[in-house]
Amino acid sequence: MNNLPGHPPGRGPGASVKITDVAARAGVAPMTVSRVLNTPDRVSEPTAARVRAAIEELGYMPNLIAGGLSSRRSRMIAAIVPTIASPMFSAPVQTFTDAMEQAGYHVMLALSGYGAESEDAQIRAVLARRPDGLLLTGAQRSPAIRALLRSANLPVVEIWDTGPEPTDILVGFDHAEMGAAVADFFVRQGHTNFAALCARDPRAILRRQGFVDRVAHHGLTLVAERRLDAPSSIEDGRTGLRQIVGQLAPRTALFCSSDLVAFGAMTEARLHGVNVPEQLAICGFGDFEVARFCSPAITTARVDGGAIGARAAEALLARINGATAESRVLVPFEIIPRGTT
Amino acid sequence: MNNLPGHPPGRGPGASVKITDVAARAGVAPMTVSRVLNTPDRVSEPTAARVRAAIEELGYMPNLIAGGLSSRRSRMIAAIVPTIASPMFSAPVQTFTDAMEQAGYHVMLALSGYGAESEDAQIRAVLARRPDGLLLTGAQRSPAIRALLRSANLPVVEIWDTGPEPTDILVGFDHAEMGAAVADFFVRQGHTNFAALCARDPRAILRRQGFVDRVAHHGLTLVAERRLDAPSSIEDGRTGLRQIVGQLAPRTALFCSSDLVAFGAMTEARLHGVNVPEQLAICGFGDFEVARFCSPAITTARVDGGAIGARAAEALLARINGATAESRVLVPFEIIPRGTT
DNA sequence: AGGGAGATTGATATCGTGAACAACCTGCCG
DNA sequence: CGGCAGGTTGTTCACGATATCAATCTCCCT
Repeated sequence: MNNLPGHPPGRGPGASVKITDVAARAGVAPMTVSRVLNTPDRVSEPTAARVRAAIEELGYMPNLIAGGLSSRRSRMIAAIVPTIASPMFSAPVQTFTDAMEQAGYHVMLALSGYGAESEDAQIRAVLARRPDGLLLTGAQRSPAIRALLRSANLPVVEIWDTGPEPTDILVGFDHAEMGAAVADFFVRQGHTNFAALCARDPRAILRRQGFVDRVAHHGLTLVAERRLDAPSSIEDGRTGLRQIVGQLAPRTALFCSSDLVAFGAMTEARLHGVNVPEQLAICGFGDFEVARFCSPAITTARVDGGAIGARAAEALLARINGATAESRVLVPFEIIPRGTT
Repeated sequence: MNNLPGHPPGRGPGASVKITDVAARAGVAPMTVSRVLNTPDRVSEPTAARVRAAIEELGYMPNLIAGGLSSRRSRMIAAIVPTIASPMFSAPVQTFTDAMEQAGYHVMLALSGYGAESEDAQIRAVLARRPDGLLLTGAQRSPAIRALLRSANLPVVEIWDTGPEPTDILVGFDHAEMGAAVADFFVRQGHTNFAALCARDPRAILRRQGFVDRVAHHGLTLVAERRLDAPSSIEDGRTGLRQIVGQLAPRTALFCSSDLVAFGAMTEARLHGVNVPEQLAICGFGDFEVARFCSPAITTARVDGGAIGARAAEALLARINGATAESRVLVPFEIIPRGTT
């Protein structure tokens, strides 16, 4: 009586058909409409059909804000990553979002850049929306933030890293170990001169450290090195190589913190008349498309970023649904020898 | 009295300090706490200080779900793009999200893949969260969805495309025009033989059509062409070129629907002994990093994806704030001649 | 001193839904 | 035929905040 279908009572005209309107139209209680939408098994078929018809006729669209307030479940997950301009993060975010949507959750995306205090602020901000779960990048958090996360009492999954004390769930791998594996790989190929182009990204720094330590462990040293800004790009790889090309030994093995850097380094090396792989062997990280399909294809330390997102979604959903999910998922990495070594 | 700071009444223990708790602690009404947070100008400084202290002491975190229900403003924007695995969309999403966060909004990300019905479903799903605005990709919508969007009564910005009847705001450019510009560019360089590698993406198809039409308008024709799946990749460019390499004229100009395709085509062409640009001139689209920094750098039709996201955010915020924002923002494109032409 | 404008604070009424419990109805069993 | 179990539907209230209007209080001017 109060609200004709097209003349809602709210401020602007529009989709303000509410559950009570549907209920009135179908001749049932609002709660019954809610049940048709959320727990259809608990409604008799004839009633459900009438309700569905009313929903259709009125163009009713449930208000998940109200539902979330009432049920204290937002059906929303917040994801905080430094950037999605790099495949390193766009890949897991893509698969994670896909998987969560499949399960009826939406993903709120927040970008933290590469500053810790910015991430802290983002965490506080998204918690105000009461997400049902949280995806974070990396495993290094301040005690204050850890306490905040614990008191928020929601499942948290941290990706791309590993560490002694995860906040909750962890999906990643040991970066230092991977760096060491690359060093071993080079040594096995008979290399004795090493160089590195490494971004100032917390995890890239761990990989580099693992690489450098293992090189030292073999009694060998770096002949050249350069740090790059994060997130690092093809251009950084090119300028980085340009700066160290004079210091390279006749046969040097170059460790790069990402495939983009590796691709840039390879491109620049050739322009300087340095043959790849004869004079300069290169290993990247990430198995990005460009590394796989350029020529020669770039040897890389591969971790499936998409798989990380998928496993993170699995673990988070399991935890949300009360299952006792694994709290530490180690994803495998492997070195894929290709044309640059 | 009821709720000691650490012992909230809700289900799980945790951040269930609410605005009434803060109010009690500060000796004010809940409404005053709300004002301290939302309209601090309307509270006297001594009172505000007491409230801020109470917030600090109790670790109060506002519940934006409840606030959103009450104020009918979610402070949230939904963004629906086909994928973020391609820089074509990750770039605008990145800048858009950054800009919206700056303005106090969060961005809910939904991935629609390349199916229209999937996008329709996503639109319905996100509208249930009552976003304050919507970012969509492309300008082709069914009448039903357009009606739904209009009835939802929120600002909508469509990016990456242009058309006669935008739903609301539009930030993009004319793809057919761009395709034609590439044809003109090639013709000006004296080319008479053309080829195309084009993804089955709605906008790539428009660009191709513009290219083909303009080629025909010059009285010339394509000697070879291949369609690729969307989203297309470097690999698609390589396999695509492999399939047409036998049909190429001694001097052919190749139109590619993206820089990734162009890079793949260039890589594959060289492996087949086809010189770039002498025997095969190539023009890509998007000005991706790989095109800029590979060697030779790839001639491309450039549109600043990041700028699209930024302009979209501007326009949406203006509309939200009641300003009479422009409803059609045309972003410029330009052909950047580099080493492949 | 009276009074009105403007600043500050409070009380009340929703916002639209789902949880919890109550009521009813049906059918079957003893 | 009474009563109980199980399925179905309804009633009531709380979720946590903000919009709105009312009530003070202050200050200043005539």
